[in-house]
Amino acid sequence: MHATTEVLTTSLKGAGMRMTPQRAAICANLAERDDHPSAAMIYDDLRPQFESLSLATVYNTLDALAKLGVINSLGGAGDGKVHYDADTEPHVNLACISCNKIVDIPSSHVQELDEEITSTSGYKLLGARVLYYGLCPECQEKST
Amino acid sequence: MHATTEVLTTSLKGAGMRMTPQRAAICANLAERDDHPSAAMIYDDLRPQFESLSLATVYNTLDALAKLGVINSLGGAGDGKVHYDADTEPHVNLACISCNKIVDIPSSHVQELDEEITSTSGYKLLGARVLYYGLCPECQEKST
DNA sequence: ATTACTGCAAAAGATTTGCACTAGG
DNA sequence: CCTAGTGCAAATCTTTTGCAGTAAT
Repeated sequence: MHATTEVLTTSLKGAGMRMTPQRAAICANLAERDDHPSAAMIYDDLRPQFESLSLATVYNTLDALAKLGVINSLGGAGDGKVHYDADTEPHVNLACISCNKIVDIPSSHVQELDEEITSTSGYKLLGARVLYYGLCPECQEKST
Repeated sequence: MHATTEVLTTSLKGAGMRMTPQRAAICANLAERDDHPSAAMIYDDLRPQFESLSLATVYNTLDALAKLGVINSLGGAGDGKVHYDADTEPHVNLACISCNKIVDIPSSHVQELDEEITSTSGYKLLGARVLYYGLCPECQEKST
């Protein structure tokens, strides 16, 4: 399930952070899109309507949200940029290393995995990153 | 299971790449260490015995091996650097965002997950990255 | 009022690239 | 021989940082 704007903003406030228009906009953007944006993608998306938004602020906010565990960092997906996922429900991300598209795949196994790690690791879990990479069907054809 | 030097070098040759002393050394290093090195870590490790080794060559080789699927790229683990794992057996990597240590955890669920994705995705899989992040027990105490 | 947050620009790193030279096959 | 691979240094690009002004609470 996708985090809502409310969940995101509430989390930030709960952590003692101030709710600025910039942060609200970033949270809203994260909540409404269903892809796996990088900091720059969010910035580009918001900049037109948001006169002076700083990329630094986007990084700052994404970082905070990820540390709170309400969004996940997927790490670089072959393109060098760090991508984020506002869907923290256990699921698999499948990335194509050729076209760099990332798709979601629901799987009961991830659910089980999640529970296993949570209960046996002794770690205080903040996020998960289950990402498979390879060539998507389209790119396989192209390279034939 | 950990890839052996032979598996790594053979893969490179199989891909039509030449076997240079540099590449052989990198493969051997990957095979013998059981942590999750970044390019720089391998470079630092090899440099002393290997007079003039270029970091660019390390990147080049790691890239090739990852593309061949004989090692996995774990992506950045909170420290900005891309880490690699020569163990391509399905398992979970658990990273501490405070001390940046990465530990391996075997899990039957990952095995199942692997099979599921392989058989249903339509993707040609090259690697997997199952990484959980959080605070390890030690770091939890420290922050108390 | 306080003091965190922002934008900007500069800094810091990691990774990539261009090029002339070297060496594997 | 021939061409891929190498080292080096410069270039690129993402992410971080320092600072002074601005605004949330």
